[in-house]
Amino acid sequence: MEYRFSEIEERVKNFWKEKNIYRVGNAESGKPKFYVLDMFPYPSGAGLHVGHPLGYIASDIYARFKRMKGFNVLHPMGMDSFGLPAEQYAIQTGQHPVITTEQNIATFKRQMDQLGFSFDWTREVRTSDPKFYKWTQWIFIQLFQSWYNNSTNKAEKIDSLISEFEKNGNKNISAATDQSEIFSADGWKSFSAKQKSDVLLNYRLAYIADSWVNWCPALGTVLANDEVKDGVSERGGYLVERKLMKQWSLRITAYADRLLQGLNDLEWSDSIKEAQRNWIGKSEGASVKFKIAEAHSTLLRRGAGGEEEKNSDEEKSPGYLSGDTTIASHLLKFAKENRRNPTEAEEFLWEEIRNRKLVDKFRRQHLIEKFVVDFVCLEKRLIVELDGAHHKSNKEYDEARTKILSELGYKVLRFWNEDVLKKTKKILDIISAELRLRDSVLTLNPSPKERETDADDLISINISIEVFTTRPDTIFGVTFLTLAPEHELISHITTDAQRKAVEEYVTYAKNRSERERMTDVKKITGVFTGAYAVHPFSGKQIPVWIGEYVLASYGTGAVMGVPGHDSRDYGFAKHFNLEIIEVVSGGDISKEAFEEEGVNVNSSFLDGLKTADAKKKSIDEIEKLGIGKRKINFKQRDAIFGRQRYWGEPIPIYYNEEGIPNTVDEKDLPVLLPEVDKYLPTENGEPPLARASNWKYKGKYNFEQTTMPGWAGSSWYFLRYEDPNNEKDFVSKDAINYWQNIDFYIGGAEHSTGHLLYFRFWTKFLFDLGLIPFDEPAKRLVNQGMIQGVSQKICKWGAAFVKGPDEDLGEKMAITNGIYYKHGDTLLLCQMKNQSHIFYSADMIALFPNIFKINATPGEVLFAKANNIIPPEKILTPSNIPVEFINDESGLEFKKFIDWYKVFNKLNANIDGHDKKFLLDYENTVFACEGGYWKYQNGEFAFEKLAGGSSVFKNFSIVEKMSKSKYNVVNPEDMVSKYGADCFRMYEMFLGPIEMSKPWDTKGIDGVSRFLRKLWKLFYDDNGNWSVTSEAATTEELKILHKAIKKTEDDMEKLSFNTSVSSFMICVNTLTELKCHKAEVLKDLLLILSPFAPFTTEFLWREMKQEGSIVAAAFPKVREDLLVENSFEYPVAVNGKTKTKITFPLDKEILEIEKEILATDAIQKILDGKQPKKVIVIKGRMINVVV
RNA sequence: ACCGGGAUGGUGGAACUGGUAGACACGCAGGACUUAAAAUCCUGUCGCCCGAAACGGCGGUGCGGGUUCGAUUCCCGCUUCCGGUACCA
Repeated sequence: MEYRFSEIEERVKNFWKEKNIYRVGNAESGKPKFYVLDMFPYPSGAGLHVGHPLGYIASDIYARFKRMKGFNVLHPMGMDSFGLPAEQYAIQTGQHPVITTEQNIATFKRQMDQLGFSFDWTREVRTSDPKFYKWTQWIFIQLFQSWYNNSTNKAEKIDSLISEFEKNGNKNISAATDQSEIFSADGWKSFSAKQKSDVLLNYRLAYIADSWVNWCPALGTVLANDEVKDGVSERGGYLVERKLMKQWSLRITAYADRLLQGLNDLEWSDSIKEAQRNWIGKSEGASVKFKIAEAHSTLLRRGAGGEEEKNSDEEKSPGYLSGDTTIASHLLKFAKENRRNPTEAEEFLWEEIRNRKLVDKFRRQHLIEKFVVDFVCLEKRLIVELDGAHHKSNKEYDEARTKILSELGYKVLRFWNEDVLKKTKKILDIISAELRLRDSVLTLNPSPKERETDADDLISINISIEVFTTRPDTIFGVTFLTLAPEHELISHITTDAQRKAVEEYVTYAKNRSERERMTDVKKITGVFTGAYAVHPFSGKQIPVWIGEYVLASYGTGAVMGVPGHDSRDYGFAKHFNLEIIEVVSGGDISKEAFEEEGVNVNSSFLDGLKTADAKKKSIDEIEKLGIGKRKINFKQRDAIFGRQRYWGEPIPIYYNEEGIPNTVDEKDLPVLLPEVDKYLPTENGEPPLARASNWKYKGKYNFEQTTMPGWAGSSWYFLRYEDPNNEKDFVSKDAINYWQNIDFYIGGAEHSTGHLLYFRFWTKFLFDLGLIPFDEPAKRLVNQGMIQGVSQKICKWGAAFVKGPDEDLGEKMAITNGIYYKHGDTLLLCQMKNQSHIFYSADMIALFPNIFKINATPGEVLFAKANNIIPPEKILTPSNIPVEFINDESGLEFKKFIDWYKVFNKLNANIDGHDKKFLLDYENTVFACEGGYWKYQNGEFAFEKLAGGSSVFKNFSIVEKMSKSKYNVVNPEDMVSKYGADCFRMYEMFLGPIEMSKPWDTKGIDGVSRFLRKLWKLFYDDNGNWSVTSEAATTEELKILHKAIKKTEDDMEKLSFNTSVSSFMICVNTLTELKCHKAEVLKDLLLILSPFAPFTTEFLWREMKQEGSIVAAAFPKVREDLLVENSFEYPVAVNGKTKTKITFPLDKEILEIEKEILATDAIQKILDGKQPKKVIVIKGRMINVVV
């Protein structure tokens, strides 16, 4: 027969199905196990594109190879089926995400099966399947019920912590915790249930806390730091704002050190390991407090009515302080000193509140910024103040105070003491009503404005600034301190003289976008606060500055400036002319900062010490003075775990009558996603699950309303494949003991700091609880490169012409920073990479007077900062258009494109991203082309000519990530129907090393297609007749075969699939030349090819009447004896340049070779009578004659 | 800016631990078969030079140095591209 791949694929598929060939058993197979896993895909609506299969093909080849090598191979596939796109689609269409997801999965599976992957679909897992997420929820419960014991360095059950509390309080506990104050066993026992719960939350690995998050109002959800790019959401580009919310978080920081250490033993790529190390970002050093000189300490007004109660929250739990934490302790002490007896009214109202006549939690005598207020509900930002008679005389002060608190976002209710006692119910009603009105989710207000102070009411407080440093040894080199512009103490220490400058600078820094900071890194900015700090050892006064190079989010938001030994401090000091002192010798600090280690000088008691010793000594001294301590800082922060979304796993938590979070009973799992009317957040900003009616636990308790993030299911899914249908356990002991962890994991490098960290974290946690026998999920990890698409772009709003006077400037800028094409001598520039500058020609400016609103002389080049002249949305942007409208000869088929464009427009009003704008206003869009513009006029697009231009449209292409929104997706189905699955598989492998990214290009696929037909011809002659013979093979033929076997086997472990494909080609080419149709050779050839081309080889295997399926056959053994050569053709070089080749037996003595070589004519001729200095002979390699 | 990985013919790429640079393909050119096309097959294909040819000469793996008998491979200094991180004190 002829090579008809579609028929072959059909028949082979049926055969495999009949035989259930890919079913994988467990230990009963008696074989050693091998676990090969792909990162499972999110089943998007676009289906698979040619980039997806790259990793799947590689892992499939590897899995098939391992199977042939006698392993019981687990090679499953599943779906990461919770995610935002399905939810977005549901929001737009009202269709339940279950339905969309189901449809998408069906497409994905069909496409995968076409490619002949050896997945055992009976082991499929889907993260959105309740049978699966039941166990995701179960693991969450385990996290909630655990704490991290630093003494044993592992997670333990929370019960062990509670029993320790009962015995000794928390003084002996060393834990990963937010709990900072100590309590005794009696203290613990005296706590209320709510208090106990709050304390335990500070220890649990899954905990709830108020935290600042990135809130995206448009998506109605919280985004992780790595999902926010340049202040907008990565997906969709919506604005993101900082907001304070109650959030479920996972205490991954407890594992920071182990996640770091564990990397050393993994067979992962260096780049991924390095990325994880940097992400965790461990640095060792010290924290040091610098006192602000007395004269600059702020004078603070004492709080009105500020009574301090012994058992107030502040004392027990500083974690709840909402005041300025640095001055808090001083203020609290002050409040105590000025204690007065609580008024009857206060006592009374407190009792009323405590008896839970009000739902929300109130705190008493709480510190807010600089005031102690009587009662406050932090969640709703409601303050209740009670005034006695003496306050009546102080009206102005109260008003000022109320004003400041309102600016902070608080509502202040003020009542007379007498009224509280007489009209209790009414007052409680007012408070309740106010509480109901206030949103529990609050936006941060701008920093409080300073208020006028009244000298009579001032007190003086000592302020100190805490810094973190990795070089405490350079402490004598400190000549200034720098604070982040956001630093909370700035307003307290700034002198009046500097206040204006500081305010201006802080405003400037706040308005600086990420992008601006990115583009001018070298720019040094800062301002002096006017205040001085005192050096703890020398007593010298050192200025305190503010600089945007200091980040508020890392360390303490303040650094000690050591310009001699830190390059950023050096730049800052040079720029502002600050003192630079050398304290470590070895460099030349007049030129640059010396950051290496050396010997201390000018450093008092550290003089003469080497850096390492100086570090130690300096920290010892710092600790002695009580102004700081040894400290390890991590960049990594705890992972926020709650999402304000519908399409995710519900968090298995409910709240009891007292508002205490409890876990749902295991027997009640899974907590199913409730039905809702809409998939949007509620009008009050509550998550979508709040829409569910009658969704109560045990009929009365409220469930947690946020859901888990996308990475929850993927953090443990690999375990479930081992035992996918177990209803009693997340995975059985038997299965886990047999299959263990992943031997070979493959996926994209973009998950290096997300999924790959969380998945290691969960594995370590499950290991700590003794649930699994290993603490790393994947032994070997390979990252496949991205297959990029070639997108076609056109320019809207026309393009810019760059002409003289400085041709170079135009061309160079365009080539390195933007996308361009040339039109004669004119460079047509479409977009600058950083978008900060765009060239426009005067012609263009003249053409669009309404856009540019400036005058220009024809021929002039305008070098314009885009946002100065044109509103940002009018900036010229290239836009992607579907590849199918591009004709190789004539460029864009404009009419066709426009027809599509109009229709598409109407259908896709809700498309994400910046293309949305492009698609929505085609009537206002102008398309640039060679020599003119297409403009929309009178209901049609018409061409408007510039002088001498043609109307041929010029598109241009660019290589970028394949994605639906870029219209550059190549569907594997098209490739499969055109060339066959085997050809597609082999071609993707032949493209190059799998780790490398490359653009998709079908140019070379014909070569692979020819190869398969050549292979076929070894089996069938030109007339389609079977031509395989049973003759014995010659040694030559066997040699060729075994060379290929050896090469394939070696390449397999290196995953060098591109070179194995070429060795198959060599083998088939040679066998064709030799006219070899011998079964003895062809049988083994099919075997080594079968991992790559499973359909064709299985078919021919059956035709050869071989036993069983080729999938289950053994990989052929290499006959090394055939590969041993007894002679070698030596390249002979003179001075390293190859001149000739001579063959010698391999066992010939080196000395003899030397002799003979020198005697040959060729060498004699080159030597030309000269004596060789030296002859180098390396057996089986080469010969070099040195003259 | 830092971290990681690259840069080899017209193109994708190959070259084991320092040992014949350009395997295997694509494309291109010429030829065979064919009425023709497709398909297939054969020949050539890093550049320059000499020549009828050569198993001739010279140069050549981003650039500049170095180590070595010998460097695509190792070292130093750059340029540039891709990916990651975001001034981490």
